[in-house]
This record gives sequence, structure tokens and C-alpha cells, in this order.
Amino acid sequence: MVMKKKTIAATRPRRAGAVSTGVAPETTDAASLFDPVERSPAYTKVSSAIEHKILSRALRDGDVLPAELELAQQFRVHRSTVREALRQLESAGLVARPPGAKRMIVSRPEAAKVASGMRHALVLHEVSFVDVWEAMMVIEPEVAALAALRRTQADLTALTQTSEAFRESPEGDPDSVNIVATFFEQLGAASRNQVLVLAKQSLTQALAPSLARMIDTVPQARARITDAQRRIIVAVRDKNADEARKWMSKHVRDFKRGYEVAGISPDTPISV
Amino acid sequence: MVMKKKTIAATRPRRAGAVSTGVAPETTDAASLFDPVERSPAYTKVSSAIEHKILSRALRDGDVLPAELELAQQFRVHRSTVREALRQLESAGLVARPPGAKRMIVSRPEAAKVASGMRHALVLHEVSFVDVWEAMMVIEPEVAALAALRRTQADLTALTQTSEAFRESPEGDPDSVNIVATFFEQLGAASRNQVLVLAKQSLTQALAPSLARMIDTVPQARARITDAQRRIIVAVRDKNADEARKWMSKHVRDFKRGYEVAGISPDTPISV
DNA sequence: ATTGCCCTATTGTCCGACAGTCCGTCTTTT
DNA sequence: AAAAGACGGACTGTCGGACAATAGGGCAAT
Repeated sequence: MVMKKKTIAATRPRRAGAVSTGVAPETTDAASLFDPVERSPAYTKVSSAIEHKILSRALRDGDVLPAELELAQQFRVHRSTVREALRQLESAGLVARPPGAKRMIVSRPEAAKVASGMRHALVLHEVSFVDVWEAMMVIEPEVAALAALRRTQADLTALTQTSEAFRESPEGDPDSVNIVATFFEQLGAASRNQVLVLAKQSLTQALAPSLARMIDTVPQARARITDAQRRIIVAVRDKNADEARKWMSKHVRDFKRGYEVAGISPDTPISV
Repeated sequence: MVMKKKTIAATRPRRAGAVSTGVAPETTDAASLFDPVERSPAYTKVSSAIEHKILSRALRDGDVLPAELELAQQFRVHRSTVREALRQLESAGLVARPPGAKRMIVSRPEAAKVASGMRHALVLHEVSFVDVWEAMMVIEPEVAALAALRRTQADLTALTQTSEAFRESPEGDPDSVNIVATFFEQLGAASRNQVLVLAKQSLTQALAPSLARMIDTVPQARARITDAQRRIIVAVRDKNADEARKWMSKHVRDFKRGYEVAGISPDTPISV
């Protein structure tokens, strides 16, 4: 019996979401009687078993994982299989090996790891510069505002030092971009919101390479960045959220202006 | 010879950033003559080699990867080693196997994959509900505003259908939360900004479980959500960015109110 | 056009092995 | 007694090889 594909125009919202959200194909085409039988390889089963234990906190950050052989015996699989599972977890950042240690330890994914995963996605989806910039325009000013409200004295001195380091960094120093990134990062830290920090970080990461080109191309860029940083620091010092937001907004907006001046099209996809 | 650790108080800004950014320890303690010799296992080398080819677009989305044995011969390593490398890439979402296919194909990390990685990080860092909520307060209203400006007719009908589906979903339906999430997702899609979509998704994912509890606990929650969705849709229909922003802001704010009414502390860490 | 059958390429899993190395312990040297 | 070696056990990293299961292609029979 042949099934006609009735192209029913989405009478129910797709759970799966529109944007390549990557959940299983879900050919739940109104009249599909059977679900595809789940046939996952052993290494996935093992890795999800461990992952589950970690996420449910049965295994906690810092705990040492049993040796590969022991895991193999417990799961009744071969050591190679366990190793493949471990590689998955390792790449997800759920387990890690402290440099020069033998056993694996349970760990939480570092911000940098998550951010770089997100950056990969952005690069491969050929996200354009404006998209990243737009996201920064949304996030960064609010982060600055939060930072103004919550900063400690330590945050303030850190920001000041970073800003000084930027001012002193010689023309054409390839490190300048890192310093700018550090400034953003410290502001994020001062906002005391891990979630925003995580989201921010991939943005700056993604922007960094082209930002480097921009700074070296546009003559007035350095001066403008210095100025913006100073104003932001003042606002943060005075715990003036509105000012902080305003100047960060200007600051980020300047980036786009810089790109335009440098003749970089806003639609160029970001790259590695 | 023993070195005294001179606690130089950060004369230069740390490149590595303050928030557990997870870059190597960097014991560049002023006078360290040698860098630690890099000793990375072969499976990492293999996986980074492939990763590099993918990120540099030498291998493109959809290309089939050479067979494991062939890779093993090219890299001059054992097949097991190649497999471990593949597991890393697989878990990063850079390669994947279409269901029921033999060879691996190069793929770009799906939004859902990245988001779930981020969610894991949030859970394990014991990020509190307010932190996530705060991030939503920053992002969602702006996304709604963008969506209002850029929505197509298709976006509009999709949103409307989702909203209807929610209104019709029976009290206590465990699917209700998914529908709410879908609404957010479709709004993200309408904003035409992949970056924000990516950032958003992990937030809704992280919030979903507790949101489910909240909806079922607070009697007036369903009505308020329905109302907010309707207003947002109207604003988006009229391409009224300010209204969209305003109502989304209220909508998200309501979540927090709901939590308070439900007696859930805002500091409870989000869970799986 | 569908079904059945064979063949090959390739994956998933296993077995077993061995060198390298981290670590604690025990012994020697200063 | 403190420092420096020597030793053995516990694991990991990597390898060689093996075998069942299956996706995919081709070809014949319906």
C-alpha cells in the first residue's frame, strides 16, 4: 500500500522549530503508524549514561571517573567502546584530564569551550558580520548597565588597567584586539550574570579576527575606542546604568562605522 | 632552585579572562624559560586536522568523509584512533551520520546541538533562574522588536497557529511548554538573526522544565500567556516594533511573577 | 515497478598486546 | 633526616587483527 504524502500545511506547530534546529527528522506526517526504531550504537549509550549521571549531579565536578577498564566491565563493553564514549564527553567538556594526570575527572564545560562551539556554528552557518553586530547591540549595552549597578571595586580597577593597557599598546600591536576583548569580558564579569557572559563571549570571539583588521585600517579607531572605554568606565564607576548603556551603545555602534570606513561589507560572513 | 611566587598584582590584563575561561594554566611566571612541551594524543591531532579542514571550508557541509580505514591510512594511525577522533567531531556536531547511512558526512552544528551544549554548561554551573531570566529580559524584547520589523506573512501565520495551539491545549498538557517554546522560536526565526536565535534557544531550553511546573501551579498563568501572545502577535502584525518590545517585556516579566506566585525561589539553580 | 539475491565496502564491536608514564613505596645516598 | 634513585602497579595511548551486521549497487526473476 502506497501512502500519498498529503501536504497538510502545518496544522500544528512544529515542535522542531524552523531554523535548522536539528532534532530528528520527525516524519510524523499525520499518518505514520510507526516510529523509527531507535538503533543507537553502544558508544552513544555509554556516553549518554555517563552524561546523565553528570547532569543529574550523581557525578560531581572534580570527581574522578573510574578507569576505562572498570567502566568497560560495568557496561559490559570493550574498552575501545568506552574510549569512544569518553571522547564524546571530552569534546563536550563534561569530562577532562588535568594536564599530566592519568584519570579523567568530571568537569563542567568551560565558558571558552561553549563559546568556541558556538563560534564554529556561526562560522559554518556563514553568519554575516551585521548579525553578530546586531546581537552585540542587543546584549552589550544591557550588560554594561548591569555592570554599572553591580560592579565591585576590584572590577573597576581591572577595567581601568585594561583600558590603560589598550591606550599604551603600540600601533599595529596584534594584541590590541585581545585587550579590547578583555575589556568586554571584564565588563561581563562585573555584570555578575554567567548566562550573558557565556553568550557574549562567542560574539567577541567571532568578531575578533575582523576587528583586528579594522583597527589597523581605520586611523581614528584607536582613539574612539579609548574614548568610549573611558566614558564607560566613568559611568560604571558612578554606578550610572543609563550612561553606561548609552556609551556602550555608542561604542558598539562605532564598530560598524569602523567597518564601513574600512570598506568591509557588513554582509561578509565571519571567518576563523 | 626554587622560585618564589612573586604575587605581582596583574600589571597587565589577563588575556584569559576572569570567568573560568579554561585556557591552559599559562604558568608564564615572569621568568619561565621553557614552555611546557605540548604532548597531545594522536586522536586530538587527527580531530583537529579534520576540524580545521571543515572550518576552513576545504570540507563543506554535505561532503562525505573518507572511510575510517582510508583516514587511518592517510594519517598513519590505527583505525581506533581515527574513530576516537570522529567521536569528538561527532559530538561537536561537525560531522554527522544521516539516519541509516554508512559514511559520515560533514555538517554544520545544528542550533539545537549548540543550545544543548550551552544548557549543559548553565546547569552544571548552577546558574540560577534569575540569571537566565535576566538574560531573557535582555534578549527577547529586542528579538520581538526585530521580528516586528522583518516578519513575513508566513511568520505571522505560524505564530498565530502556535498561539491557537496553546490556547487549545488542555489544562495540564505536558506539551504546553513546548508550544510556548515554539512561539519563542518562531519569533526568533522571524527576527532573521541566526545569532540571537542561537543564544535564545538555550535560554528557553534551560527554562522549560521549571516553566512546566510553574504553568501547572499558577492558575492564571495560562490566561496571561495567551493574552501576551495575542498582543505580541498584533504588534508584530502591525510591524510595530515598540509595542512588540513592550509586550514581550511584560510577557517575560510575567514569568518571574509566576515563579514568585508558585513559591519558587529565584535563586534555585536550573536543572535538567 | 517491485521483490529477491548476491557481493562489496564499511561500520560497530571485540580480543589481545605493549610501550609510556604517573604514583606511591622502598632503598640508597648525602 | 632530607634528597635522590630504583621498583612495581595501575592506567592510558596506540596498535594489529578479527568478525558480524548492514548499506548500497547491480542483476535477475516476477
